[in-house]
Amino acid sequence: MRSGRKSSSVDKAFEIVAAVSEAGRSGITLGALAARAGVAVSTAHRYVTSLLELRVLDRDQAGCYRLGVTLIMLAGQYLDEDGLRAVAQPYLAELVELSGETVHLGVPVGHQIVYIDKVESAKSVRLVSRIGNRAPLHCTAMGKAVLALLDPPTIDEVLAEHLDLRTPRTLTGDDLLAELALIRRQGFAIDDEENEEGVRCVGLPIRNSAGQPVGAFSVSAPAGRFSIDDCHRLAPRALAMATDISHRLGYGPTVKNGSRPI
Amino acid sequence: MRSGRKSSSVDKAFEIVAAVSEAGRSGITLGALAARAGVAVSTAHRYVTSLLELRVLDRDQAGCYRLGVTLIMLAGQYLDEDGLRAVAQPYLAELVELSGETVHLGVPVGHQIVYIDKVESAKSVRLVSRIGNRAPLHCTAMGKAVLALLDPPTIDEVLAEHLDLRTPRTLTGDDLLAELALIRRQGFAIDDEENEEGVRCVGLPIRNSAGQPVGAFSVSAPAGRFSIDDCHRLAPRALAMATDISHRLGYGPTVKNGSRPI
DNA sequence: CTTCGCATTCGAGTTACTCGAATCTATTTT
DNA sequence: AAAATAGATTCGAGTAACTCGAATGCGAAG
Repeated sequence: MRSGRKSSSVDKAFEIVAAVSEAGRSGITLGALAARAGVAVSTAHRYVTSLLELRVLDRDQAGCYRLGVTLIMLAGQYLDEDGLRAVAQPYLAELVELSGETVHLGVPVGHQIVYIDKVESAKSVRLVSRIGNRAPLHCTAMGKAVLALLDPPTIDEVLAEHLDLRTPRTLTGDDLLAELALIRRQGFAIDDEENEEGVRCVGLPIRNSAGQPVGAFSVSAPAGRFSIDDCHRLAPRALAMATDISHRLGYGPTVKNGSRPI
Repeated sequence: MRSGRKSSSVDKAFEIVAAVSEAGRSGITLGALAARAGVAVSTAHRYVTSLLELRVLDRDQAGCYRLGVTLIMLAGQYLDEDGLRAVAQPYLAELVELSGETVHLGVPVGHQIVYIDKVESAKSVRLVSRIGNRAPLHCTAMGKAVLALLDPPTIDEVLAEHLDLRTPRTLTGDDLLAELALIRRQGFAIDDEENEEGVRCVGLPIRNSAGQPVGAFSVSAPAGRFSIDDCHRLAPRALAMATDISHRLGYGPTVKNGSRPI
């Protein structure tokens, strides 16, 4: 009767939510949901009943399950409260002014980067991107900036995975390892059409008080008007911003009563 | 040992998430969380352990609980999949072209409207608004457009609540009831600085196949450059769009094999 | 009309949750 | 520097609430 240290009900409920999320546009039936989450149909039904009432899930006219609006409300709240986002905002706006291009803010989750903010330039040929979307660590500017600062075992773990070759320029293996060393020296990362053809980015890491990379931001633009040289020209000022943001989060010389975020 | 029809664990877990959400910027301690959710501290701790692992919650450096990035990922997924949003998008973009002002899309949740999309005009004096935010039904253009089409008992229910007087122009009681009748005749709603001083909006309802208002969109602009007359001039074209969107969602003459959303 | 798939209900069995108290840890006070 | 305080975490007993498979209900398809 040893009590575990976490709640299996909660785990399974979110397993169900994840399953619905992965199902995508077509939705998913109760039976499929139960199979995917590894519980009996009746159990899934019970959870789903609660989740529907909470509007974490919805049902479409065909009776299939979809994600619900509660998630939007919670996400909106998260964005309002997020310290990193609040600290970074003014810098991102300034960087958009400076570069005239779109700037993103992201945080690492697992072996991916999740976009949590975007500031668009007026002239932007709309690059597809949306808050909440995820991108790999190994082939994006934000991802590589973060990856370079992770501890060696974690880096090895990521390198050992199957790394998607998104474009002909995507780096893997020793090339990627060398790139990460370069990034550590430079302090910033360049994505030279490694994630998407025709898109070039500069990415900077943000560290917390423990020195861990807790986020990153990047400037993205069509390769045609954003050369490698442009990237290098922009980098020093962006790096100064990254350092500033990290300091505000407590990284570096530990100052008692340092300016608190918010 | 009668099995209930829903899962109390799931309910309580989301009670905890809601408590964290309401706590806002300051975060919330485990003890406060337990009290707010009505469970023992150790129970709350167990749930929280799972929620942290799932990154539905996070802890700040002070040890207080905050919302986590998983919510952003799920919300992003929801936005990608949402049928209403997909159908409405091109219309909203056209409406921005037409009006030169900011357009919002929302859905009713409880007695509020939740913003699920926003298309901004280039010239916009940035009106504060964000996806995931909520607004009351009684004093916004989207809210009144939806409210007018709800069934009478529900309308009474909303009218009977304490309706916040957001500005001197906010309508309540019989004035609001008369306004709703007008909105039903016109097909659209005008928010004449009833929610926020200096902001005027036109709102249109979107109906599903059962005729229920499942969403709304609105054009918002500073009152100085968006007169009541402007609202009325814009309304017919916006109304045509609203009707179109509703039809695509199945409202009105049921056409077999009608053009499917997505 | 029959068949099929899926949603929902039901009841037995037992896992996994709930609670209060004890312990540990970090921060604040004297 | 030591003590006091507040909160986080662990622990163990007891049982409420969950899990499962089978039976039933419902609607769509053949």
